[in-house]
Amino acid sequence: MAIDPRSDRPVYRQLADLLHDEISSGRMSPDSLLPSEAQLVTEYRVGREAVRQAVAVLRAEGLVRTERGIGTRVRRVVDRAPVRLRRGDTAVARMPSIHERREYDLDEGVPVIEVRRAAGEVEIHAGDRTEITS
Amino acid sequence: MAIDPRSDRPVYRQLADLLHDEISSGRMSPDSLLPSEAQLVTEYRVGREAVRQAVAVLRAEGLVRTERGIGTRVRRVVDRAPVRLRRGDTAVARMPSIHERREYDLDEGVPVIEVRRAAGEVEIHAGDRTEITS
DNA sequence: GTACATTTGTTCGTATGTATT
DNA sequence: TAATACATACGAACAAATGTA
Repeated sequence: MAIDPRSDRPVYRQLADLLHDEISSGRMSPDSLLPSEAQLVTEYRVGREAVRQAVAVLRAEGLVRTERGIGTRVRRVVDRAPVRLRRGDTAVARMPSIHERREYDLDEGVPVIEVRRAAGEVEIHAGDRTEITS
Repeated sequence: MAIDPRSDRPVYRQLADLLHDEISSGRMSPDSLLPSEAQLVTEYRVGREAVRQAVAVLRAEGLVRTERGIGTRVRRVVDRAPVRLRRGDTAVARMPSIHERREYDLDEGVPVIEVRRAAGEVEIHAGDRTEITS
């Protein structure tokens, strides 16, 4: 079951799937720490590179958040503030640049919603804390 | 001006900024190929690891798209189909899982828009080809 | 159709730096 | 201070996909 290095599926993807399942199944709860890189290396008998790539996949999916010196935690789901679209307004979703990520304090794997008001103004909203309504 | 390995800014971020600028300034046009990893390595005197991380940053931002055996191209901006939100509908933006990425044929760095209709149905729309309207 | 060159992907090894506990 | 944990960076080797001669 665990991980088959001879599979055609890359090791890091197999590991990402396993961890993804641990999280989405609820066996790992929000805010809880994933095993450390070193632990994953020994537990699954894979290289550190594979571990880091697997965790990077989860980060890009917005599933976890990594803090240096601490570890990787399951991201908590927060309440979403409604943003109302009026007639003539439009909204698109896109990924922020690294600089926008810092500016708006966004985790990796979190998109932004760009609202263009009919009047012309543009608003940026954090994708994980926003819900568009009509 | 190029890249300073002794800077406190990581090499791969400096390189990502340079490439980001090449693209957003228009000096690199859509569909055009970035220099190959090997070329970037020799051109900027950095390791392949730094080059790959820099390109990974651009991919995560949805700025470029990498094809194995070919190279990395600047992503083209495509037309967006409008999706109308009616009263009682809500929409959120999030990153897709790897499996959804395949299912909906999404590039890396492209979010999905999840529309929940008042009636209860859920629709998934590609973030780079969709525009929400009221 | 084959063979080869090019390009990105995967994996391992090694070393050093930085943040937190 | 020391231990733990993640980040950055270089090098190396081989695999896999693509395009071309």
